Amino acid sequence: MTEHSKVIEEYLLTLYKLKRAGEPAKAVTLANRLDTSPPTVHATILRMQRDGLVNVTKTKELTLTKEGQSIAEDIAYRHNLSEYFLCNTLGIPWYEVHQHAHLLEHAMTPIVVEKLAEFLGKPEFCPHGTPMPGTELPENTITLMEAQPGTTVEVAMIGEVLEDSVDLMKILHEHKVMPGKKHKVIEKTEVLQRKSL
Amino acid sequence: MTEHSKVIEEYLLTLYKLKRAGEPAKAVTLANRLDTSPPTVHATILRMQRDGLVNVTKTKELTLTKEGQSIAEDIAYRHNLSEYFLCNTLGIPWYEVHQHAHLLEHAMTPIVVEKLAEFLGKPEFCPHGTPMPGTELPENTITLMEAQPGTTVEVAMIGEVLEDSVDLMKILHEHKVMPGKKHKVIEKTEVLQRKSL
DNA sequence: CATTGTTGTTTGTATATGCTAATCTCAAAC
DNA sequence: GTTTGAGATTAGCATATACAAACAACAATG
Repeated sequence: MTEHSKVIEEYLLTLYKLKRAGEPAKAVTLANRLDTSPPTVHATILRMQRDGLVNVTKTKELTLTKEGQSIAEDIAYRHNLSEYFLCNTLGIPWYEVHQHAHLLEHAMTPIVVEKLAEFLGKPEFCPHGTPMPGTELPENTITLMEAQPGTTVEVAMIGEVLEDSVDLMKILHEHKVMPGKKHKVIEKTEVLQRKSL
Repeated sequence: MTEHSKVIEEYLLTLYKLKRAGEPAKAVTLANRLDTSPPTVHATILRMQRDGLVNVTKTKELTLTKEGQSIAEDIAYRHNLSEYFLCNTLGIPWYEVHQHAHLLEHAMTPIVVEKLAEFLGKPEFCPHGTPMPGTELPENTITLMEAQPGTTVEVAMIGEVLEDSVDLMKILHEHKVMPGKKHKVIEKTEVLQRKSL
């Protein structure tokens, strides 16, 4: 388990989240998510291949190696733990913690992770409801798209894709759309999918 | 107050600590402390001059500019605050916190700093007794070298230069040489000064 | 099938950070 | 004053990370 740069850790975490969300893990997706140019992503992926962190299939799908997966889970854990701490201990609003955790996640030694987890009581979900690596969402969890109008649902988790937009998160917060809250689905409307997101 | 890299932040913090300890702030000293080669230090200092962070006198002394000083104090504060948190909240031994804080100090947003300081009750000293920037040691504080054999002294602070050596710190801990403890000075012996430290 | 558009890749460039080896400068010591 | 040695600097190089512009490969669409 060699040391990896912040940049590499970001790539690993992004790939991990994409995989989790069932989205295609291609170079373009990374470029959009990480807000970098395709050539940069290309070069970085080459280094990651060289270092045994990812594999590239014939269809250009990116898959994490055992090692890559393991490191990614570690980072995800540090990220979620940080968010939990920032929210529950320091009292930073849940819709703002992501950006702060984004920095902390790369700066925690194993001992700090261990002690912090202990201190927090080994939480299993971050403030957005994302389960820690190793934990799963309840069996009967569905996406909002799958919910039938007229039914009442409990919010389990705010998709990680939304976390980057503090504005959007704040709107959700104002409407009490947050983990644990119940809402009735009124109707479904067609919404234009934002490009490459 | 532009964003600065981890490397630059390290240089600033080191210069700040050297100044505080009354040691000469030259390029060689930085090279030793940061364990990098003189040419690298040279190049980095050029960039820091370019960015208005340090000045170089005719005698090659390095001095922090207003801006450099301000940023350095900020980093020192983040460092000490981290140490305090790691020690008092997470229960990591005081002689080990330095290395962990070393990473955290570069990954804290202003909001996190503010909220953490609040949570900790705005501490004024880190676990090694180092005062936060803006705070001073008590008036009657002396260095151990100045202490007269036969007198009893209270440890106020473990010099920052020693923090890098966990082994040494552990020995001090085992002999209860830590902030707040009182000891009687038995005798003074000549000790060889380690080179460039 | 030809066109178009998405994606991947190459080329060329830039900056920050690091190194070794060689050299320069200057003060201290002989 | 000449030598020596510490420290600063230059030259030359390497790697990681970034970019724009050009081009290639391939799928989608007309």
